[in-house]
Amino acid sequence: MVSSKRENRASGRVTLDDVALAAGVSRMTVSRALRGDIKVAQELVERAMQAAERLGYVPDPAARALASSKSSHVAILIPLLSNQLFVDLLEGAQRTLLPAGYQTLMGITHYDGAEEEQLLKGFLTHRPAGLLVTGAQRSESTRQLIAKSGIPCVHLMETLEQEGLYSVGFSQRDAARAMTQHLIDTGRRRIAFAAAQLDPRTLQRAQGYRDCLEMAGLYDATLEWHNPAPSSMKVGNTMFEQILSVRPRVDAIFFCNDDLAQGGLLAALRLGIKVPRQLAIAGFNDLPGSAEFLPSLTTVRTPRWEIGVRAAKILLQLMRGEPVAEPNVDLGFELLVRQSTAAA
Amino acid sequence: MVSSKRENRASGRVTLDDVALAAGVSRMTVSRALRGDIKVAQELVERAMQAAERLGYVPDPAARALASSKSSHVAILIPLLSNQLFVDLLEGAQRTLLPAGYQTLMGITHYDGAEEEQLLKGFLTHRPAGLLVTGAQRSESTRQLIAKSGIPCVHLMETLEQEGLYSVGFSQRDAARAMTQHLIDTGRRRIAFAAAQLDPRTLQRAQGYRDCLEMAGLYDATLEWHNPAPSSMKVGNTMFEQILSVRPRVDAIFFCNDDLAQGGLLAALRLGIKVPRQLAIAGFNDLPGSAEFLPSLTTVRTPRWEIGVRAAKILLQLMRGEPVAEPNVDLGFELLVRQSTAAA
DNA sequence: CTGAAAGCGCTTACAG
DNA sequence: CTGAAAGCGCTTACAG
Repeated sequence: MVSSKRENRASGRVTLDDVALAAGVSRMTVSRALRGDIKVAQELVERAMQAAERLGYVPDPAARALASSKSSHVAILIPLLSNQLFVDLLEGAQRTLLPAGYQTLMGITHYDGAEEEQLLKGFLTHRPAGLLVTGAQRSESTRQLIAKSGIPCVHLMETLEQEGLYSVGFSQRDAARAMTQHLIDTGRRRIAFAAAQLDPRTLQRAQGYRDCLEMAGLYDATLEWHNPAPSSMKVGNTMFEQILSVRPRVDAIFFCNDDLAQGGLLAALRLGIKVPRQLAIAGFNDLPGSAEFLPSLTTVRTPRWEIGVRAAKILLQLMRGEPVAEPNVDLGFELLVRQSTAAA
Repeated sequence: MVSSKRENRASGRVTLDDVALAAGVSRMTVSRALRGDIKVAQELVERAMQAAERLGYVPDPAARALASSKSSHVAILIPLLSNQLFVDLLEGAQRTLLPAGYQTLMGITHYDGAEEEQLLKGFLTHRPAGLLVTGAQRSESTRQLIAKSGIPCVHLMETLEQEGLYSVGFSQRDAARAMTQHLIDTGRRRIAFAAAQLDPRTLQRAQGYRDCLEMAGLYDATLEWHNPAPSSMKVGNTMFEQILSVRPRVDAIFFCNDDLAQGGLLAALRLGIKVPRQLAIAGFNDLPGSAEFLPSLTTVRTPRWEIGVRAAKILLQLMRGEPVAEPNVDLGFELLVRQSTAAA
């Protein structure tokens, strides 16, 4: 018999004991029934669920976390929220995790390894059930922190090969290669690469650009422009002007992100440089506005929303201890050819 | 004497008992000392803190939440993350709350009252210590949910008058009025208003636009365009073309958000309409890119980052039970006059 | 000011 | 398959 105490510290909440009393079974049976534990008689499961429903029982996450050493939180670490890319990633993940009963704890690293580690440490005290992190590059100590925690972790945005790691992304390098090839195919020869932020994925794109031009015998290291500032229309605007002033005969600029490219298009407009006639401009990520720009911007559509969803699904399997069929998922990309790279 | 048990269920974590043992005091004294409770002898506070530091003690949020009926979470409800506005709001709040030991739980409502209520209910099961919500407009049941929870709550983005409510924002209406007046002052007479999303704050801006034009005897209801679609460059592009085709003699368009206005500028470019000569264009919020546009976009700088910070500070006071000097804070706005509205 | 006891609402680990 | 006991790591409420 379960006593229904209502003493001074009771929170007024409907508890497992209340449900057990109403269902005429033990607290443990209700606990197991509600979590879908297999070893409960069908009849008792129904009685428990009905009683829970009737009383409006909602499990207490804190009590559950304390008892099981595992919270209903999933921590997600992303560099920024000012790039729509990561907003989509987050939305996709959240939309998948929330219905499964997991709350998202979001940490913004600002592309800073130390900040990432700090955030991670804070999250770990909450004993999250799962971890979602951006990319694979991080300090050894951060890597250890993740590994030693034993908490399931899925890497976002890149495709990894390493045994025992999980990832969902696409090949940044291949995508950049495809774009560069497109520029060559449409007759461009002096193709510049303009990168900002210089995070690992940007550098992978730079590598793809290089690969492709070297293969074609067109690579010229002086056409590669790297700016450590955060990516923005403003920086793209500046870089365009800079590149053109130093290398006026460039006939294409491949910006590593659409906001840079949009800034570049505005600079071209301002300087009276005809795009695509005199110069082709390409971007990356297909951000809002790129289809409406003048000229419309050729870019690479990246499946970041889908990455968030798929990574969350894999994480759900890991958190439930289910086997994961495909630990490293490549979701590909799509070249979107628009006006800004039409053949000259 | 406290026993230091290490049985089968121990999590391996350093607990309050470990610290108490090391410091030679009771668990309660350590608990009080670490939380900065006043009624502890200075010497014991120091011993407790040193022991905690030495052992690397980190409080368990779940245990704390369970015992105190109050978690270390702050729930923040915002409409979208695809508008930089809300990203800034969130960043400001998070940057203030995190160092104070609070984790943010973010919910995206998509401007949907039912979704907001659903999210709120989910958050409430976590017994958050505080609540941050966007605007004041919501269903009676949602309002009740907040009130009955007894959890401190601060409203973002608007200035409220109501007794007992807390808010940080600015007058959307005054800001729109100021922009409209600027357009009148620079010689415009047939001033259109183009709104999307139609959320409460957008409608407040519409009201400010109306006020100002009526006062000037220039109001023409057929120049007010409302589109329920989410705000985007694409929608702005379309609305511009629409307005111009129906009312070709319009001499200014005030878009309720910068992304719309940027889309409008691109449409003008495409249609060969000279801005600001033939038509002035104004936006709202000073989003990334507006200063770089061609022509650069006249807009209203809104202090959303500061709103996030200030609201979080007020919430911290409320959560600590401290008095709040100014429950309703108006952080103002700034008219940014740029090229797109230069006198014709 | 300090501490022993009890309790927060669950789950683990064990018996049956 | 079911349940009584113990415990997760804290804080509340009460004594002293």
